[in-house]
Amino acid sequence: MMVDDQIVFIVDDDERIREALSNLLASHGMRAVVFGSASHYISAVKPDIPACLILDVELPDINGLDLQRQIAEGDHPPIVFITGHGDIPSSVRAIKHGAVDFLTKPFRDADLIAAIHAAIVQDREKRSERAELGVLRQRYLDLTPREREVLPLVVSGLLNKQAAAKLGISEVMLQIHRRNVMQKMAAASLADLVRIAERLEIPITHSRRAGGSLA
Amino acid sequence: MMVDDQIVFIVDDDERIREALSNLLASHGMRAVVFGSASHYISAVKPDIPACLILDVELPDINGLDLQRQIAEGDHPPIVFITGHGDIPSSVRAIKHGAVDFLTKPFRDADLIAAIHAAIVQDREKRSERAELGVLRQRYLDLTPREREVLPLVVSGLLNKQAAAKLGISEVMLQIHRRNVMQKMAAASLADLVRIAERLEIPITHSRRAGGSLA
DNA sequence: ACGCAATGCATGGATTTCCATAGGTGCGCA
DNA sequence: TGCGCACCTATGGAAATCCATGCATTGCGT
Repeated sequence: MMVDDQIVFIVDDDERIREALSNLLASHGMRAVVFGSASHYISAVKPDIPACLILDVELPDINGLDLQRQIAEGDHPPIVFITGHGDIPSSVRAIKHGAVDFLTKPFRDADLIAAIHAAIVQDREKRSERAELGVLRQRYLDLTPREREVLPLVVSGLLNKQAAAKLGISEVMLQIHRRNVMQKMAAASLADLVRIAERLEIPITHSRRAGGSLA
Repeated sequence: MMVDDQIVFIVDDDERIREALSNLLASHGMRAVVFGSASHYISAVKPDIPACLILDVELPDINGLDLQRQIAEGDHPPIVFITGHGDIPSSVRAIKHGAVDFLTKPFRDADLIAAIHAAIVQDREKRSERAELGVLRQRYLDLTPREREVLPLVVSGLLNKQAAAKLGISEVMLQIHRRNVMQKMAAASLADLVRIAERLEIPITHSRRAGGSLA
């Protein structure tokens, strides 16, 4: 059976390698899409599902490691490098920058398959994490400017009274903002809101007594 | 000037290498301690300050990579591997397991020095993080069994009333426990306590409406 | 011109939290 | 045996939070 909720991208300039890898993956029930160069990969429209990128280091247009750096900014699938003429500095750099593995040809099929599985598992987790964060960020965008001012004060542990004073508004008004924030952020409790704020990396302004002074 | 609040451990079986590295580090104002084998390094009493371990992969008693795995459990300084006969799989494994760098002889002095600096900076941060966590953990140990039951309920966002019901005690008693927890954990506010609990990885039991349902 | 969203204020009551005081039980250790 | 500690309860008042109702101003887009 062909697993359909995940995919493997293969970027290699050698037609025979592409063919061989395609067959290997197919025999393991995995869907693969091949590209002959980095630019083809970049410009292609890729499905938005858990994936893995098998990347040859030596490509005609862009070096595999450079491609890795280029796509490092945005969201991209974990990379498994393969190479015919690898050197240690390259492998070190690749792994340091997050590559899942760095295999030298010839490699054992089992090693590649294992690396791909690890990569896809990793991508699944990363994507689910991203999705959750995305929801939170979207909710944060729904806040009004004032509410965005209230949030950090509240999660800093200030009393409503103190937070209101900081903003120069009445305590009642702050309570309303606070309540709206809780609702829009879908926080079940203050504790919840604090954890959400943590994930959104909202800075704490000036805790009632700075964050666990550790004294 | 010799920097005295940090140190570099060198483990290499070649006397000349040890000598050369010692001199190199000395010329950069860094204190170094050399060992001729892994077991010597392991059994040595090492100062508890920011450090870096320069580790030869090929050692007479234990393989450098195996040593890395052995000490992976506990706290140990970041490792910079050096080797005369390195291979790619070794380098990949080393970096995957957290090594800062993997240099093949001959390497440029500047590369080693750069790696050492990076390693020590990393160790500094790791140590400071560990120290903070250590303080929190110590405080947690000061809690009584009951207080340790109260903490997760409180940071889950339950009302005192609800938490008290869960424990089958009166609301007043729970308030007292809660208060003691706040004091012992040195939390300035509930928000603070939530963040502290996060760092201690205290599980949330059953939020008033499960943790940001993300619906 | 009108509606709507955002911001603001006030009052009042129900609920919850915070804190202090007073007291009781059981357990371990000097 | 006596002391301390953890644990439990009850009462009562002060402070803070939660919530609803009612209303005013500003600014933006239709």
